[in-house]
Amino acid sequence: MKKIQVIVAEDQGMVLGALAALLETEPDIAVCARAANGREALSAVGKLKPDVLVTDIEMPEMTGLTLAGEVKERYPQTRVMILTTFARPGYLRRALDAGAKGYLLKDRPSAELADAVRRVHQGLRVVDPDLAVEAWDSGPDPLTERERQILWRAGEGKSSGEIAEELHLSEGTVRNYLSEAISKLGASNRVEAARLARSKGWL
Amino acid sequence: MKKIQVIVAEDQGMVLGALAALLETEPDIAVCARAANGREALSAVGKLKPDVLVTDIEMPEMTGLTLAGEVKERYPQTRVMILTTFARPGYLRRALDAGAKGYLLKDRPSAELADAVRRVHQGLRVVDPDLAVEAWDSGPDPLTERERQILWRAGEGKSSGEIAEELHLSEGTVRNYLSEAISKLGASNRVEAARLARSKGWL
DNA sequence: CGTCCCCCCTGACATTTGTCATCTCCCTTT
DNA sequence: AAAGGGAGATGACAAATGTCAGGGGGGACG
Repeated sequence: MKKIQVIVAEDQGMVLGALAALLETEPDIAVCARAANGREALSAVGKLKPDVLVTDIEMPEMTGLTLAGEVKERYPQTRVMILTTFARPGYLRRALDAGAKGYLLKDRPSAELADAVRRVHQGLRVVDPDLAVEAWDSGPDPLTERERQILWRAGEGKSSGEIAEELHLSEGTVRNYLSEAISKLGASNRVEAARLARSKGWL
Repeated sequence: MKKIQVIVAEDQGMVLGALAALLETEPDIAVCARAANGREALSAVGKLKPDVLVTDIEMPEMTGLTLAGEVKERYPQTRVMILTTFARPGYLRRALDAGAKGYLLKDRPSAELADAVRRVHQGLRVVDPDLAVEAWDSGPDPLTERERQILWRAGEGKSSGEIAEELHLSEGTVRNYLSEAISKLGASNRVEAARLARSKGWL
């Protein structure tokens, strides 16, 4: 009997080790490699051609979302399952667009992990149902690329002037984009707008 | 030979289960209970009187820091070890003040966990060295209680007027406190001030 | 071809934010 | 009793922010 070969990617060492230990307790699953970031994960997938890649989203070097896209493109025999803290509609959408087969939240009971891996391995989709609903009715990302860039920086505490300089725009233009973003998101100032966009996974 | 009895508290189900699995692989450690929040953890500690409590900080119901204080007070035979994502000087200081014996980051390799548990069990202190240094030279929390309340709300995107109403203050007073906080933190506006304070663990 | 959308700009305006000096009240400490 | 010190307030001013109306110049698409 052949075990399901799994690679786990996760930047927090403690959590990486713990998840691996958890999966190793399953008789039909084997963790054939661990990766601390997206780049490592991609090269490990290239070398070992595992059945399933379980990956976090927010990681240094390469995001789990980018990673999912690369793996889908270059090693389509490996199915990707996202495992993340963030219940953000925008993340889910991007994950599925990038070819991920599963999207599981770290909130869920740990008993679900092995099962999700098995399902994804069988070619089924595994998507958190609550999040899927939320993703459905919160609609698509309303922000343009420029608005995203600017709102991101505003959320970091930068002034309109600083943002303008950084992006080689006039300050008035920056204020216009911010105003537009604020109204699109139904916020009442840049801070609230940035928080809202972040919570949706649009930033 | 008696195993070290450990309770793990962590609000992300997946991580909770994984950490428990990781600890269970050690021959001299037994996980006698799991808790999904601070309240659960406290009552479990009361019932089982474990040797060590490993707990996250940011949890619903009761913070790991509050929990540490309660356990220290009511069940001093149980040693508390904080296990968290956040390398924030203010968190470390509060944890130690609350009587925690260890402060470990989820960034660290998973191999360190069991060892840290053993050391804490022996009565030794385990503190992340880099963080300890940072905590040392970033000094103590410079904010007053009012400043903290106001800065927190400002960071959520509330306007001075809204904050004033919420706290039954005049708007001018709110602006004064914000101005004071901004200057104490060396920031150039409320957003940057809030981010800075958060990153230090003062919010 | 026209239309739409995105990008970028200007100028004007109202509002909010950040800063300072100054004042009252109340509570400690000496 | 006097001297501080914290919490809260006021008023005034400069600077940053948010909003509107308008105007260019593309690229995409029917």
